[in-house]
Amino acid sequence: MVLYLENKSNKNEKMSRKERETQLRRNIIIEAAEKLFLNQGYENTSMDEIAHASEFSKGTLYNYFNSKEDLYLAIAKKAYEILIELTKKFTQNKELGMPQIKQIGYAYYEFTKKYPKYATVFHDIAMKIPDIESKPKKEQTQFEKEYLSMSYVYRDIFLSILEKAIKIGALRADKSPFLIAFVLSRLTNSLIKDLMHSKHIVKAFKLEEDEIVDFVFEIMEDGLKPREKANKT
Amino acid sequence: MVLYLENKSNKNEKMSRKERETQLRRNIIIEAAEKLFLNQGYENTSMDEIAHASEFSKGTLYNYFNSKEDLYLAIAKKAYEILIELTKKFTQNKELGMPQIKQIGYAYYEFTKKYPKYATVFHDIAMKIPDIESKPKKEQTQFEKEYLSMSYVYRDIFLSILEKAIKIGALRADKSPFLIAFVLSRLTNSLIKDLMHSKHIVKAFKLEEDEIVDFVFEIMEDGLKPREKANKT
DNA sequence: GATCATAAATGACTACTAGTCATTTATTGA
DNA sequence: TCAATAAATGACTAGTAGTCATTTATGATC
Repeated sequence: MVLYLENKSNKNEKMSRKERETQLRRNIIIEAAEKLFLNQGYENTSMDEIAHASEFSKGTLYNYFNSKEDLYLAIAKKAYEILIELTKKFTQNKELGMPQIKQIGYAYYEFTKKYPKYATVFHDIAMKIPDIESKPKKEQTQFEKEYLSMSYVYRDIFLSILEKAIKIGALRADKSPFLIAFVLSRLTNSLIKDLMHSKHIVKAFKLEEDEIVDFVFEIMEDGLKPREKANKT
Repeated sequence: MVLYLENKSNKNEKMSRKERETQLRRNIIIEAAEKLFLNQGYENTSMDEIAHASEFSKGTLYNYFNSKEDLYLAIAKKAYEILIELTKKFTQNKELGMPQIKQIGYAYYEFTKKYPKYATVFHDIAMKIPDIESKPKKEQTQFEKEYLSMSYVYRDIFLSILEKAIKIGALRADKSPFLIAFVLSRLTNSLIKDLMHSKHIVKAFKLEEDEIVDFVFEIMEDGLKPREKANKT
């Protein structure tokens, strides 16, 4: 079984009929699971339900996925695909530097507004499975690897935009792009997650979501402007 | 039982022996639970384990707490007490305005470094039980109420510092203190949570935790400076 | 088309969980 | 000493993720 999987990922270009069928059945399961996970949440969806919805037995699910988490990661990967697509669309052909950087944030915001259920999956994963990355590669399941690789794609888009901005002098150069990327992605991500989770607080304080997001972006813009020489601690 | 509880919270000043004994047994359970929760995490601790550790039967636990969540909130309340204590210590006698505001953040950072296990409880709660507040008050359990009331104490400390800063002109007045408090508390909280969860990423990029925290605080300071007239969008 | 080897599907099963409730045990006051 | 009330109990329910010996389907070979 393990050997079989390894084979598959090697000769990706041309799958045998058997491999295509396997892929097909996997997708049937993913689609059934997706419907349930997105509508009921991870915790409130049981593998038995997914088995029933996909018209396979539970045992079969475990022939195609290592665990419930693994199956959830397959859906999380889809979420990443959507986010990456949106981010590309939002940032391409935009003026280099701050305008483009802000578009990354707005793309993420759009993502959470347009696909709130996918955004939730996304946040779930970050909480529940925080350290896939620190696992030894040999222990990573197929879907953990695929999920991670999507996260790298997203991170690279981010970094490349920052690097271009530094090159044209539109972004402070006294901090590494890694640091800036880390801080920015964490802040936007967390802020927007909290906005989704704390709608009642937002309401209680008579705040507007857009107002909050714009305010944070404004702060970021100020904080990221190029510095003259040293940083004033 | 319900009546009994309501009585207790009314005449708080002088408890009967019975009430004191109830309180005592409750504390025994809380302490046993705390040890387990902090060391193994919420998910990996079963009520049976807590029953065994506290030398009561499981049924008895449920005489004193409505649910596992409820019991966890009792521990989260302790976490809040520590954080509030630290925040008071860090902010009192500090120069009003930005210095004091930054101390709130540093207090939180200190909290997560000195009491990482309590900080984890804290983050868990925010994720798992995000909407206690939106529950009708009549449905809130005793410990939900107590947890919430601690969160209000913390929030009020935050707001009062911001308001003083605005009064002396050290903080931009074009945004409401509620908005600023919301954004600041969410950002620090999330950032530091992520720092704890993403130690491998931090390492991979050769970043230093302190460096990241200082950078964020620097950005915030810039973004919160008083504005002349309008904000430049 | 019969036979066999391999691959895939199955569901009864294990081990575990939070929470319940009829019953037992302890406490108190008369 | 004896009720009456309060507290403690643990067997029980209903639910979960994951397993694995067994059955069923498939595909190749003769």
